[in-house]
Amino acid sequence: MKIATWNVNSLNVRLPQVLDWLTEAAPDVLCLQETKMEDAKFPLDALLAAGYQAVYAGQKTYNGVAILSRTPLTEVQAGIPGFDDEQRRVLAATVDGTRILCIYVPNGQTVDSDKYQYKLRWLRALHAWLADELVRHPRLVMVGDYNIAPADADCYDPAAWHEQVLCSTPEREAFFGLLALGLSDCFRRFTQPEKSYSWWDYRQGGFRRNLGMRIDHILASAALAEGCQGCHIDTGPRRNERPSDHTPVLATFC
DNA sequence: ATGGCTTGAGTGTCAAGA
Repeated sequence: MKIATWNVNSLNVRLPQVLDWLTEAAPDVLCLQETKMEDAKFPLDALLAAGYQAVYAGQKTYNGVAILSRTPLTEVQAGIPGFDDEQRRVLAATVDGTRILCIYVPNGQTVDSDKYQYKLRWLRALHAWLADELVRHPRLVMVGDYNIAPADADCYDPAAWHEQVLCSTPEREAFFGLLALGLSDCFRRFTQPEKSYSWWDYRQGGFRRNLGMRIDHILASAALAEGCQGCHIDTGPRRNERPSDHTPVLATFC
């Protein structure tokens, strides 16, 4: 089973690229973030024609998540149960006995902002829910845009970003707290090229100069991670015309 | 230099992303 995640920064703009990439990469499951569209506008027909079923939880302008799958999606859950949030950032479904959690973690803006406090609060709620999900679903993968660079190796300039948003200690502790529940960062299970990133700023030639961050992740439970056969970042879509600022990450499980 | 791109909203210009 090949599982991928991609923050598309507007599915309206990126739909042709998503369809191209589905053909090229042929994932069994693709989780999307920042669809930025209401559910009524979700391009279900185009995806069905491409051979993918879909569930989605969107809103106008901001956020929005979706899970595409070749096989049926069951036990669909939008949002973190008990965590009241108008922002559409979480969607879960079960595919072929594997629990899929698609998440779009708040950006946090700056460490002294209210949005950063929301991010930490949100991550605490995610942690509690994940612990619960793992009890029910030993085979679980949680993928998406975490907006956290777990280690200095995941940031192009650790000195400049020291204790800044995406790299701050509380955010990293929250990330490792998720791992401590029994998840594994699939990307780091394998030897990877140095300076591997999944996001680059649109400005200042960020991608051309490889000034990026690895903030999109595939975390798998032990039962699933044991059978992880590979995990890589596909930088191809970042070279497209009108690219998303993020590029897909994918992992293969036996 | 709070600049630099991109998107969506909405039609002038701003919020938000990371």
